[in-house]
Amino acid sequence: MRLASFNVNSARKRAPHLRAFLQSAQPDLVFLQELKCKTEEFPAGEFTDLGYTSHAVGQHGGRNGVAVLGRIPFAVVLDRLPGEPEDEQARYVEIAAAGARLAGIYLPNGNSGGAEGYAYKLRWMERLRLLARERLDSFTPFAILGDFNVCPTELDLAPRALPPTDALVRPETRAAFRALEHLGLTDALRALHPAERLYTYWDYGPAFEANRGLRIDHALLSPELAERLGRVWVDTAPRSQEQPSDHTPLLVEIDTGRV
DNA sequence: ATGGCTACAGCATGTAGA
Repeated sequence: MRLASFNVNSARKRAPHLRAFLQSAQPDLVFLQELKCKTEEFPAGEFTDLGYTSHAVGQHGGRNGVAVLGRIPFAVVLDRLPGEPEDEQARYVEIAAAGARLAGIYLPNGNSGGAEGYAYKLRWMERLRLLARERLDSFTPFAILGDFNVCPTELDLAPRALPPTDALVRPETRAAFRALEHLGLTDALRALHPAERLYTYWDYGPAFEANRGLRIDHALLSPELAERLGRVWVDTAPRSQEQPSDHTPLLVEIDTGRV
């Protein structure tokens, strides 16, 4: 089973890039972030001829938004992260597929909105931790894929790419990410590439050519899935195309279709 | 450290992204 995560920075603008990615990478399931459209505006019809069905969780105002595309059967179990009923932001979708629960997330950036914006990010990470703990406590094969907006360590950003006060690298942010790992979730890319500088995001402008990037898109795997981890890689082809997203896809291969 | 990009709402710039 091949899983992918791709922050497309507008589903409508990036539909051609996404089509090319589906055709070349052949993922079974793809988790998308930053749709930047309403649910009914998601270009689902652009992918049906390639064999993919989809479920979009959009948002009014052209912000956020997550979706799942699949060429294998899946059922949507959640379209909001539990814990704050008033939180209307479209940042979470969870599906059941191939005997596992798979979550696609768009974790808050935390740099806007001042102290409250950062507090929201940390609360969101704690809500995610509580949900992940439930899944692990019940021994449900579980994975979280998406844009975490966290550089877990200094290896995960180009030197001096961000100031130490940035919400992506602040100590509380990194501690909250480690708290997820301490539950027993495995950072799939680091499990197989412990010391490589690999990035999934490059700012618009000269950053991609200079490889001045960040690793902020991740896949965290429960033990049942981590034990079957076959390959993990970053596909930089979509970032090299014209008018790309600022992110590029992360791919994970789990060795069996049955888990 | 941003906004020098980019996308979006909506029609002039403001907000957000990271």
